[in-house]
Amino acid sequence: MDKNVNVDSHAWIDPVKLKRLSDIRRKELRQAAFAVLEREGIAGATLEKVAAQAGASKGIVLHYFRNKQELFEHAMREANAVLCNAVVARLRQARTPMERLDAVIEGNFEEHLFQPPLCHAWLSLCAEVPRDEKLARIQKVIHARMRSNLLSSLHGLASPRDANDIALGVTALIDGLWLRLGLQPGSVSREQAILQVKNYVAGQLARREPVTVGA
Amino acid sequence: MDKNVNVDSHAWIDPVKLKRLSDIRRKELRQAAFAVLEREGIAGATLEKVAAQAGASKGIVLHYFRNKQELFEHAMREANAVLCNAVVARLRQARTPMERLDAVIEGNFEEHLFQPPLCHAWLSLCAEVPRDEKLARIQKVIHARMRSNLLSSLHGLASPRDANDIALGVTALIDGLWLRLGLQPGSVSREQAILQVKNYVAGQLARREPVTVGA
DNA sequence: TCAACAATTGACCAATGGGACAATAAAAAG
DNA sequence: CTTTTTATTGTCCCATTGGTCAATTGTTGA
Repeated sequence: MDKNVNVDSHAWIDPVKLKRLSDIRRKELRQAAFAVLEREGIAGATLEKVAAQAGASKGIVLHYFRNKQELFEHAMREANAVLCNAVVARLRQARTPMERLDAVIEGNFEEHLFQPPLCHAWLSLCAEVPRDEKLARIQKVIHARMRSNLLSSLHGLASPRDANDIALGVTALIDGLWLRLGLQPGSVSREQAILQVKNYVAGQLARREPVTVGA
Repeated sequence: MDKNVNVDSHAWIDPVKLKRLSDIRRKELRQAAFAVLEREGIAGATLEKVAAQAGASKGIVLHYFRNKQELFEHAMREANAVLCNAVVARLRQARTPMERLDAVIEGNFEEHLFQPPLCHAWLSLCAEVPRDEKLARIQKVIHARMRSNLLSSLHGLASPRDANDIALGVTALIDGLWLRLGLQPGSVSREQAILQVKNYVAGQLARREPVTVGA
């Protein structure tokens, strides 16, 4: 457990919350699992590889997680938390509804997150959602929060009916742009992606509000 | 090979092109592979299951396909062909650029195709793209054609620069809506999806063309 | 210092995987 | 009716996998 330990740039360890050694190990293993997922995909992700990635033995993995499924479920939660934090951080600095909207959008394409490997792992996890109840629930929660964030901003900018539609469009568009990144790395830049979504929002807001007050 | 033969609704067999028995077998196996993918995902898709699905023995699968990889690469081609045909069929009946645009959009959400199982299989395949050169190429071709179809329609409706942007947006939005369907079946209806994309296009076209001629 | 406990390992196991192959059945060709 | 391909099966092999477990090695607190 020396040189093989994977330390993502966003893998800072809060010395306060991680009192227990076991918690540290668990976090290490979750991250190792995710790293393996990035490289090998769900089909190639084996307990042994995860152990190796964490610089430990296979036994230890099953000591901290009941089984493979549970391990990867926690890996998904971990990854989601990171993504979510990026959005929340930006959200805290936003004042107007429009700023909050941009916060969500830009947070979803954070420089160090909007990267092919992360996307590949994410894709693999998503591909298993239909066969893993827990993964499905996590996914559902993630989407619900995203949606909620969007709606709270949009309610100040459009009718509830329109806000709903636009929120769906934004989430779909974001997911679609991530997918593009995963399928053809380099085909979408962070800036392009952000612009796309912002343009979409602008287009929809203009289209749906039939001249509210006029300039 | 009697009752277990899977015959998708879209699995019509052209008696002209499929002279050779081997071609029939290959097509059966490709479709069986895809069916297994729908149920089990890439991680659970095994040669034995594919064989069972086709009502044959494992040996026969490897008789027609060099190895597992090749089998699933052909499965992806097959699925793509189906999707593509749906679009092409509609495209043939379209006259104006706008009609062509709608053809692409509606073709991508064809009733009997826009279904969770198909999406799940598709997702599993996409998740493997980063580790399979061939899959990546197929994926690239698919996207290129889609893009080309969109651009040929859009060139009559927007500047080349804008057309590019809009084409990217449309593909991403379509993919994103499919993803939603896969992650939360029932959360997006075919009609909703189509409306979303059409609204997007309308919003963008209105936004980008600063009053070309005026009504 | 020593007992209690947590962490960690490595050996082990049964099941399953992909793939090779020889043997057999079925067709086609002559 | 042979001969020659082609289709198909079942068996065998070996590597791998998820998971269990007993044994070992720290750690810690009394």
